[in-house]
Parts: sequence; structure tokens; C-alpha cells
Amino acid sequence: MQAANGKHGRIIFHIDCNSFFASCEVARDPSLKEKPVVVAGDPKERRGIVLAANYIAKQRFGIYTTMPLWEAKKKCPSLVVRKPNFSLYREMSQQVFAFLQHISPLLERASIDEGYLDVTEMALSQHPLVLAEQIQRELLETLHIPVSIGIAPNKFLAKMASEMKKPLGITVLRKRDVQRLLWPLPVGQMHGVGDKTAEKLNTIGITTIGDLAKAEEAALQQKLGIYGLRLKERANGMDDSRVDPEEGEKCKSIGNSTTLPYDVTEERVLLDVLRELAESVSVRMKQKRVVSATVQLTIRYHNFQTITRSKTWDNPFQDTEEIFRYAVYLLKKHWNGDPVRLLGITALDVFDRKEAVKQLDLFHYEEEAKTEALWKTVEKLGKKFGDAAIQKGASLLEKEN
DNA sequence: TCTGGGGTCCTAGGACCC
DNA sequence: TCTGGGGTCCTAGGACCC
Repeated sequence: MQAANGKHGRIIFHIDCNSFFASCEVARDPSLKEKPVVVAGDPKERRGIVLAANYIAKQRFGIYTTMPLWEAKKKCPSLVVRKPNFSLYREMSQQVFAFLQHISPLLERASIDEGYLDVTEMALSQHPLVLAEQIQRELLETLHIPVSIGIAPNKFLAKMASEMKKPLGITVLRKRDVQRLLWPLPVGQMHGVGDKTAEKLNTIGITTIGDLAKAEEAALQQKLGIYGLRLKERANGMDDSRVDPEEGEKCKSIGNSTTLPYDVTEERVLLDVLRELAESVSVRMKQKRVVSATVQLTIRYHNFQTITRSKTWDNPFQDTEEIFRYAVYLLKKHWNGDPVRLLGITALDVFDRKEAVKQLDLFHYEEEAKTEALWKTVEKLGKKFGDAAIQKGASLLEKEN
């Protein structure tokens, strides 16, 4: 790979932790290292799907994420099953990102287990492949987390590159490799193209990434709107979005949801669940020191039909009681009485508590100032014309305001 | 034996205002 | 007296990702 010169092209790493949840479990308990391991919920509570599988489970037994646990066990009776431990994964994620941060601050967190690093400047003094090998080796040796790294001139290609070799891969994807390496792939393998979009693309004769790269823009726009045009750019290896460290740190919503152990029709049970959800959302909001003015309630019915209903209130909130009250309001208003499979509460558009305090202060200040002015005038009027005039005076004043 | 839990972004319609 | 066009906010839902 050519050294960076700053003017032409960037060098972006996409770093992807392999089978992250399973890797965390193995890192914590090395005796699992040679065994097939999955992280999965409890089937008795209807949460029995595979959230993550290590490579022994994947490659030797054909187990994959989202596979029902009973099926995974059928394929591999000796399977080691761990319950998800999200605080462990968040903790390990912190350590991974702290390490990457010290490599370069030009780091954008894309999810709990992947991030982008802009190493254009670093590449002036260090070969990118050497740097990637060093990152991969140190993460494996110090944290016991295997990663795949994609190296490319932009974020999209880096992401596609890191997917190409797992686990412990390092893949370089240059612009000039796009035609040979990317175009033959099914369009559904493109980052940003899921089942629905792939289906739509298929109906206009697009089945590979290469087809998309050469597709007629009018047809794309007609099918997918502006998104279709962006996908075509990506298929041609173009993506000028920056690695933005702030973007990854912003948090826009905080929510908790849970699938109930059985379909519930008793309101009292639903309220108990809502209270617990409100509590955990509140705790997480306080940890992050954020508030919100919008609560969203998610109801999934027995038949998997899912609705979301939200409402914005005047004052920002953070406490369990308020969140609970708003969620109950939404439940009473929108639940149709059918058996409920899942309930969720999300605080939308969260923002920093400090800003809220400022706004609140300003609000109070204005209110107090208004009230004070009102009372002064009312008193004057009272003295002049007697108490009977107070009512009239006050209403006149209101009109003025 | 059905299908987890955490998110983000985009679109689209209606209300409301100028 | 039959009425445009633009901007913003709120709400709901869909698609996608890990």
C-alpha cells in the first residue's frame, strides 16, 4: 500500500471484534477456549436464540447468530451455553476502545464491537499493514479479543474489507480492487442492503454489487429514492463520509425492552413490567447524565405485530416515577387488549442534563418575573379601585401579555 | 420449536405558522 | 370567498445494523 501523502486519499481502518459476546465469555473463562460456545437467552423465557457463537461453534457445527438455541443444541449436543452478560460486554468494549483511542484519537465508535480509525497521518511514519498487525496482536494478547481489520480509502470499503476475512483477518481493499473483489458479490452482502432492499433490487434485475454499480439511476431512484443513488455510489467504491469521533459518542435514545415469558393480557402484570423497564431506563439515563422529554412505548402482540407510540411532554424527565407514569399513559391509551409478547420503553432525543437545567432555570426565571409583574400591577389596581377590580385587572394584564 | 435486545436513520403526513 | 408555498415540529412506521 502506498504511503499517505495527505492530499490524495485517506487510509481508514475498520476494526471488527469477531463473535464479540462469545469472545468476551472465553476471555473471562479461558477453559472455554477449545470448546464450542454460544451466548443465548433462556428458552423457558422465550429468549432462546443464539446471540453470538465462537468460531468452533460456527465452523465445526454450522451454528450462527439468530439460530434458535434448540437447533444449535441439536447440531452440537456438547455446546456450552452462556447467558448474556451485557455489563461484561460493555466493560470489555470500553477496554477495546480505550486501547484504540491511544493508537489514535481519530476513532469513531460504530457499535459495541466495531469502530473506524483514520490513520492517514500515522501512515506517514508507519506502514498501515504493520500498524494493523500490531493492533490485532495487542488486542489478542492483552484483552484476548480477536479482531478483523479492513484497510481502505474510505469507511464503506473498510467495512466491506473487514468482513472478507474472519476471524483475525487483515484485508486491504483498494479502489482498483472494487471491480474484482466487490462486484461479483450478491447485492445483499453490501453494508446497508438488507432483505427488503435486496428484494426490491432483484425486481429490477440487480442481483450483484456489480449490477448495482452499473444500474440506471432513474430506476434506482424510482425504487429506493435518494437512498438508491447513494447505494450506487457505494457499489462504485465511493464514500466521502468522515471518521467523526463525536458521532460515535452521541447517544440519541435510551431504551429497554423485554419479551415476556408468556403472552400477557392482565393489565396488572403489564404495569409491573412497565415499572421495571422504567426503573432500568431511569438508571441508565442517570448514569449517562441525560434527560429526555419524549417517551416511546413499544408493544409487540402475540402475533408479532409491533406498534410504537410516543409522546413529548413539556418538561424533561429522568426519574423512574415520571417515565413510568408516561408509559402507563401510553399503554392505557393505545393497548388494544390483545395478548402482549413484548413491552419496551425508550427515552427518545436524550440530551445533556446540564442543558436541561439551564433551560429550566430560564423557564423559572421568566415565569417568576411574569408572576411578579402581574402581582405588582394587581396590587396597585386593588389599592386604587378595591378588590373587585383585581379580577378585571388581572384579566386585562393577561390579554396584554 | 418459531422469531432477542440494543440502537440509528429515513420517510411521510398532519398541525401550525408565516 | 375557494385560497400558494415554505419551514418546522410531532408522530408512526419501516429498514437496517450488531
